[in-house]
Amino acid sequence: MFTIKEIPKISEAEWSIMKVLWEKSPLTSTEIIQALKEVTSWSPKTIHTLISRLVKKEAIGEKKESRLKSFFPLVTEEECKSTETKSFLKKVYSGSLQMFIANFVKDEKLSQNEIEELKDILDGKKDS
Amino acid sequence: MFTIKEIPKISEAEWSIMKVLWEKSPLTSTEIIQALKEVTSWSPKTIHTLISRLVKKEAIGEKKESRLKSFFPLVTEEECKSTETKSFLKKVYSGSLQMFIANFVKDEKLSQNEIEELKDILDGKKDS
DNA sequence: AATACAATACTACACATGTAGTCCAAAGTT
DNA sequence: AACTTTGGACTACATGTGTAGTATTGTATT
Repeated sequence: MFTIKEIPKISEAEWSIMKVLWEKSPLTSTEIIQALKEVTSWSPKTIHTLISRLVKKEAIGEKKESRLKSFFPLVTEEECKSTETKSFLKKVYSGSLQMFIANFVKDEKLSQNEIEELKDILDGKKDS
Repeated sequence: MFTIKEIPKISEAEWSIMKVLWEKSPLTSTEIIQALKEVTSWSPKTIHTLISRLVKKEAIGEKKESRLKSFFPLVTEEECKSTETKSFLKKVYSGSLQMFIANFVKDEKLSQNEIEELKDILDGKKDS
C-alpha cells in the first residue's frame, strides 16, 4: 500500500526555511541559521521553532548521523509551489490563470518588453 | 493631509464576503448571508463574525439608514488582488511573474490552446 | 574533572482565523 | 400584549503563526 502524501500547509516564515533546504540539503540547524542570517533577522531560537514545526508537519525530515541532526525536504518545491499556486488562484481569481494574467496585464502595467518575454516563456523559449 | 490607505490583510474566508460586496453593494447582512448560502455552508453567525472583523479592519464600511445596517467595500477589488498577488509572488516565486509563468507552463502542463489564449490576453485581445 | 557553550526539547504568549454560541432589544406575528 | 425571530454586540475556543525564552544535556575547553 502507498500512503498518499498530503502537502502540508507551509506558512510564510516556514517557506524561507524550505527555500534554504531546497537549495541544498541536508543541512544542520546551524547551517540553516547561517543561510537565513543573510535574509532575515530572526533569532536562532525562532528558526529552531520553525524547523521543529516543519518536522512535525512532515514537510522536512531529520536524521542524526553524527551528533548533529540534519534536515532535508520531504516535499518537493514543485509540489509546494503547485499547491500554493492553486490555492492562491482559487482564492483571488476563482481558480483562473487567464483571469490572473488578464488582471495583471491591466493593473500592473506590464511593459511591451515584459509582455514579449512572457510570450517567449509561454512558447517554451524560456532563456532570457 | 491625506491618510494613506493601508490594504488590510483579508483572510481566505473573508475574501468570500468581499467578493459578494464587490459584486453588489451596499448590502445588509441578511443579503450577504443569502448570497453566500449558495457558495458556502456557514452559519449566519459565522458570517456576522466575518463581517464584523472586516468592519474592524476597515476593509468594509457600514451605514445605518433604515433600521438595518448595510455594508460596502472600502477597498477595491483591484487593490486587494494586487496586494495579494504581490505577496504570493514574493513568497513563492521570489516576486517574479516570469518565474511563476515558467513554472506553471512546465508543471501544470498547459495545452497549446491555453497557451495561445494566454498570448492573446497578453496582447490585449482579451475577449475569449 | 569542572565549566562553558551550544543543540535540542519544551514552554510561552499575543494575535489571527475558522467556526460558532449567548444575550439583548427591536420588529413582526397571533 | 405576549411570543418569536433576528440583527448586532459580545464572548468562546481550538488551532496556526510569529517570535522568542527556559531547561536540559552532551560536547568542547581549560
